[in-house]
Amino acid sequence: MRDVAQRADVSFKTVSRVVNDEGGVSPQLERRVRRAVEELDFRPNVGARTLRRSDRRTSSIGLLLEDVSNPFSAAVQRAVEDEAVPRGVVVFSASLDEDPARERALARQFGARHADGLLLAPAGDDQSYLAAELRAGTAIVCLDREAHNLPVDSVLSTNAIGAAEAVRHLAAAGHRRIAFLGDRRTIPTAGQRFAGYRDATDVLGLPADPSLEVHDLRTSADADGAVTALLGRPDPPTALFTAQNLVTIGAVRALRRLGLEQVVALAGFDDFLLADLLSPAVTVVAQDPAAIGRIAARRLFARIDGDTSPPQMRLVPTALIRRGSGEIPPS
Amino acid sequence: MRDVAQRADVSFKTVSRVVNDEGGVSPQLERRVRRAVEELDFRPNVGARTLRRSDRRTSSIGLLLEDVSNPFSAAVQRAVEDEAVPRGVVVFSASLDEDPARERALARQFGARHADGLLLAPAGDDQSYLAAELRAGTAIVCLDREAHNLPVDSVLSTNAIGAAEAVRHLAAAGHRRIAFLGDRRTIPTAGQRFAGYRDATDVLGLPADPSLEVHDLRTSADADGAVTALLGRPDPPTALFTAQNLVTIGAVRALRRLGLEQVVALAGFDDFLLADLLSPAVTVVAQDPAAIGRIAARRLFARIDGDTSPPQMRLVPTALIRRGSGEIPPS
DNA sequence: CCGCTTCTTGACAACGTTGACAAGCGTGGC
DNA sequence: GCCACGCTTGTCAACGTTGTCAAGAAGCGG
Repeated sequence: MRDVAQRADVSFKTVSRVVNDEGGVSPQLERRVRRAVEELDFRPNVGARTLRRSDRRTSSIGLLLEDVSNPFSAAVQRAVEDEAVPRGVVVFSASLDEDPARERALARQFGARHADGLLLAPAGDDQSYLAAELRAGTAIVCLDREAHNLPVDSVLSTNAIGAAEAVRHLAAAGHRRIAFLGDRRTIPTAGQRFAGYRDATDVLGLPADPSLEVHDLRTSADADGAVTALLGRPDPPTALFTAQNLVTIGAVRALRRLGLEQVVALAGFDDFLLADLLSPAVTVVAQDPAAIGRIAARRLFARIDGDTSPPQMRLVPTALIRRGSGEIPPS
Repeated sequence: MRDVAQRADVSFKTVSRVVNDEGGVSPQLERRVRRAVEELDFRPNVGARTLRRSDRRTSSIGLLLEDVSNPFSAAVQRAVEDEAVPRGVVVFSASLDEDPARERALARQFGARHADGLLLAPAGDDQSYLAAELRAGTAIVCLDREAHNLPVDSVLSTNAIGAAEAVRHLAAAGHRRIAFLGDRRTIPTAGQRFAGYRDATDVLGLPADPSLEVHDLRTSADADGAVTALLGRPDPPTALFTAQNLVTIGAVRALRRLGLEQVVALAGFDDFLLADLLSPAVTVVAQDPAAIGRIAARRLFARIDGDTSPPQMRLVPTALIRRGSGEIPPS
């Protein structure tokens, strides 16, 4: 900035005024300064600016997701970016891989960088450690999963409602032995989807059978194995409710290998690319990750801009998409 | 930091020494300082640190991809993150959507934030505007696409070789009328894949027929339409080479709708999830986005750490995966 | 021509931190 | 008993920028 000032033969404060469009600079000087800025291709130092400015904004936010390479997280990230870029805000993103220690480490990193806000899909079951960030003025909004022990906004899918809808849909086709296949119950979304399944089977008066409930499926291979085992039993289920993406895909693989894809009904939670091109096409309860990202980002920017209303929980509805696999009647 | 110093009853320089593990502090004082840091939960201000430090590192890099929500970019991003996080480096990421103006704007943003390095999948056809950043000491590595008019490393798939391999594979099954379907030729990867197609057809002595070459397909709906049109002709191709993900998916949809999925051969460039579960399963030339991201990130960190060797071009091999759709003989 | 306001411009401090350097103190050799 | 040395600790300036305030110039009414 000093160099620019010298070249334009003004004080460096005047350069500051020009680059920040503060006004109160004569057109003549402004031209000189702008030319010098061009010639030296000067870029203001955002770090120094933040340091000095009274509002202390860094125009950056942190985004902590389960895994940026899974389609759900990727869609959320894109929606967040689309809200951030027009505001001149950059996004730090990172993956947590269900690791609470990683969550804390990365949240701390972003805190040290004084991100204006943090969008978080919590991996751990206690976010009280973020209270200090909150006090320090960092806005925080949780998405996909609720925060625990921390008063912040959250934006969630209707996990229990959607799961119950899928189960009711299978039951409406005549099924009474509907298996549940899901991820670790300690993951909030997985727990809620299981609760939805239980609610629906209770309300429908289906016989409770814990042996039809399989948890802790982490990969599609796990799910493949679990489905193979279930269908090898003497009293197999006639329908499957798979509570997560990878689980659904594993189930499709298993059904295909067993030649049962037209016999055993399947409804999955969360949509996936090409689900409509499989045969049978896969019936799912679709989430709306773009809406989740968009709504969460808007809440976050509202908080950053000073909204101090009590924490809200926003629910983003899921939608049942009938494609074939969920409409197969019991044999 | 001043508060911490006061509480621990030391000078703030000593606090600086402790938080930076500089050594030369007595164990007693160090304990006092660490306790004060805990109690006030002090976080060093990374911005101010960068400002003052002699190396001027921000421990951040920028990542500019075509679209973080497409699976290829998402896999690249994840691989980059996995290199960055262990180094304590955070990643700004953003999507370019094939928009050169957006590329420049975001590169400038990241420049103003003094990212130590930039990983770029160029959208425009001229990156000379980055010369200033390069001079200012920002490391730059291009991935997926080469830079134009800028001497930087690049990490690319073997686009032409892979495309030629796919075409030879189709020809080996007996096909002589092989259509090319691709994105805008101005996109370097699309151009290279087309060049590979042309090379292979030339070498194989297949009759050149420009009417079998369709470009400018931006979406899977575009591709669907183009395939429908091609196969409605009196002299339709017996095999399709689709040069990009969405194009392949559009072709699958069209073939399915026309009931020709077991009749017309199909080989696509770039693998996609569930390609193996379609019927027929889709033969592809797979790229290795994780390797591209990993190699590019390592080059970038090498540059940041002072490597000044001449710019390199690294090629990441593609692999033909035979799954069925590419092995259908001509009818 | 004076005093007042308004507009433009610059001087200077401050943001939170680290680098350069110096002061203080204890230790050991002569 | 003195000096040199090393170790610990502190003082101060500087990084690049913006906020505060004051000085100077210009315009205007009386």
